[in-house]
Amino acid sequence: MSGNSRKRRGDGRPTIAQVAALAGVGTMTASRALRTPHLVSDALRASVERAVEELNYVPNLSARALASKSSDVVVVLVPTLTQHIFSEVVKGIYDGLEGTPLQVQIGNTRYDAEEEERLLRVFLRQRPSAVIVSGTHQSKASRQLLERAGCPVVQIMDVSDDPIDRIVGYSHVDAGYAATRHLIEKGYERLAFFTGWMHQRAEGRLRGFEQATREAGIYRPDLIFRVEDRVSFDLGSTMAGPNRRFGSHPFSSPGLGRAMLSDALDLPRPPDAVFCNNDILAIGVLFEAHSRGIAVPDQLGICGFNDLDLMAAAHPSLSSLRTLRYEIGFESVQVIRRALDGRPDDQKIRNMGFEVMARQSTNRNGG
Amino acid sequence: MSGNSRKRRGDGRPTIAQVAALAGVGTMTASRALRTPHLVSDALRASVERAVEELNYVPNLSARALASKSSDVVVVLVPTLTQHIFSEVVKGIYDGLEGTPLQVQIGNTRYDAEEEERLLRVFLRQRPSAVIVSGTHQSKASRQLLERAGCPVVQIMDVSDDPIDRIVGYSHVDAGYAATRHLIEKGYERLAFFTGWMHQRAEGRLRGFEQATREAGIYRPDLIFRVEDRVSFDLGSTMAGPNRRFGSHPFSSPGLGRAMLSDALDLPRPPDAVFCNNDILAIGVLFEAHSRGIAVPDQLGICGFNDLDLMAAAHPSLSSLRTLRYEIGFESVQVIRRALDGRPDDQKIRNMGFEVMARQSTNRNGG
DNA sequence: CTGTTAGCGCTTTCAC
DNA sequence: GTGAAAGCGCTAACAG
Repeated sequence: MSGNSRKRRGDGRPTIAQVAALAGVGTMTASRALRTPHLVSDALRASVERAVEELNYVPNLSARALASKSSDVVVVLVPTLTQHIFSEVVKGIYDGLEGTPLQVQIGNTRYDAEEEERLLRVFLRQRPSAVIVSGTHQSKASRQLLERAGCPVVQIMDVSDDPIDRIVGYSHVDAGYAATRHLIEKGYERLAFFTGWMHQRAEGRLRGFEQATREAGIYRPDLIFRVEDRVSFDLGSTMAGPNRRFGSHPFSSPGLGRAMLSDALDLPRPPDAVFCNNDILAIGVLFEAHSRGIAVPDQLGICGFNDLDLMAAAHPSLSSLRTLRYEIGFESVQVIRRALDGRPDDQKIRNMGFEVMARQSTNRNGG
Repeated sequence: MSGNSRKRRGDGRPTIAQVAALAGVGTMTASRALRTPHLVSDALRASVERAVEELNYVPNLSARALASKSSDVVVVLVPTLTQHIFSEVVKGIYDGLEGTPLQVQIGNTRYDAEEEERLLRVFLRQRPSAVIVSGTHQSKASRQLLERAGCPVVQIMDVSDDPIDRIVGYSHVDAGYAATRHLIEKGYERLAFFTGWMHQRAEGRLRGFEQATREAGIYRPDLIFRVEDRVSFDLGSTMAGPNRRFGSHPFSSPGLGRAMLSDALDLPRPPDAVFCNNDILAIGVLFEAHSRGIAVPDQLGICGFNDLDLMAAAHPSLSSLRTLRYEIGFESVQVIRRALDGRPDDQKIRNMGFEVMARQSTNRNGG
């Protein structure tokens, strides 16, 4: 019986028109009372609020976005969700956005440029207010999509002299170089490099390692261990592509660290120090050393990368290169907010740097 | 000069009407060609696709959602983003959603019921297609919001006989009980319980521990170590509320595990085994034992909770209670998809269970 | 299989 | 400070 025309009907939920009617004001006033309360007289605002309460009114964001052409969505594309590194970045982003109306929307590219492109196409349909992507090696098409996105774009976790828009990150080559220098300065001479799956940024660290060892005249290609070379290591289901399904990544498994050290020690001239491309590998190396009774740092130096909490708490404590993941996430959002507010940015490129955390595991002569 | 009326203008981006015009078809045909290609003749579909290409058309999701009253958004509320446990859950959710048009939107409640309520209010404005919340202890208001959400709701990571809608999780009491039984069966008699910040589910585990130790007649309240009792432990910036800012959580810091073991060993009757409410604490305990030359498992048994990869790779390998985080995320999405497809669900409550992973750290008599 | 029409619920525009 | 009217871009509901 209820106006059963064949015309379309809403979903039955109260609209702002109903709120306005109940409050005895125009819809426009109701809308303003909700979005810009200070532009509305106290009395009207109060009655609108009462009506909202009574009807249990929930504004419809789609309608708002359509009418206002602004979505308040910040799209964030990360290569993995299960690595601590990126969850810290994401946390920095959320924290940086606190108090703004901006909503985060996360996509997982799985270290795959094509997937990134696909996700971009999907996410850009929302007409986001900003986009954050990881790394600087987007595909040509992705780059073009981002350039046309019509919103601020921030590339994070790396630096480049050719940003799409803005960049917040650090130099992986420099970081790899610094960590390696640290080992060299501590007196180690047979440096190994352990790495899992090599993505663009991991490659950068290796380049830094190679540069430092070459300069010191101690470069040993036979001491570079990549997961790809280790057919013997059972990655199990984790091998179904990077970052799929259960378990950890092929590039950050503690078991891989153990296996690699085991391999390295079989060499005629085994390493006296290992630079692990991530901390989890380093923990694995430490456990393997423990199990073999190898003294760390005297017989073997260990340095990780990223400096998870675990490193400082290990026994012996593990040296690492601290990267500023949370801060990068947080800062990238500040960059976006500035851009959205129309405040000019002095610099398009923010190099957040890093820090060598020297601990017991590389302190050969100390205690 | 360009039609500069004072009427509203779009944002300049091509609309489906322009695509249709260029393709020489009606807008409806263009719309169908994009959403349901099989319902459109090949020729028209091709010309629409060409027009899309040429204009660089990107559909506007707000308009679509408004017109179709369906947002394709799945809202996911988790208590923390930086704990491995939850990033694995989230990964399961993303993987389970693969191939559907559904988009994930994550909110971080910070283990705070009020924040959860606030986030719900905001997220529900999107008229989500489904909502996933963590735990079963929502506030009254949150519960009401969810009941009125008009979409499937899944509570995850716990079970309850009074679900809002559906539940996918496991019993924390049972899990705590099982882990404790394992220690008892291995012959340990002075069982300690180490825990960081206690949230609802962590409490459940403690109840299981208490029940098992009571039944065995070995309950020792002095061996229950909570982070709250340890004023001495410097949580630093992590104490600014759970899950804020830099660093790890007060409930999952390896340093905390070390400090707690240190405390416990000062007791006149120190524990001979420790059940850690999370794996990171357990790793810390292991390192502290190492540094003191305490033999694990002979002098000290260690059991963690969740079974991160690290546990199996440690030396000695660490026992833990394996929980199915990824699977819970994945399954919760299957539940949602079923509900959205109108397929009836045989059971509202899915108990995913857990598994005791017995390893060296609790194998007192073995090797 | 294709097209026309009438909204979806909100906000911009502009006049009061 | 307030409100009426006119869309925003798309799709449900028809009819052909």
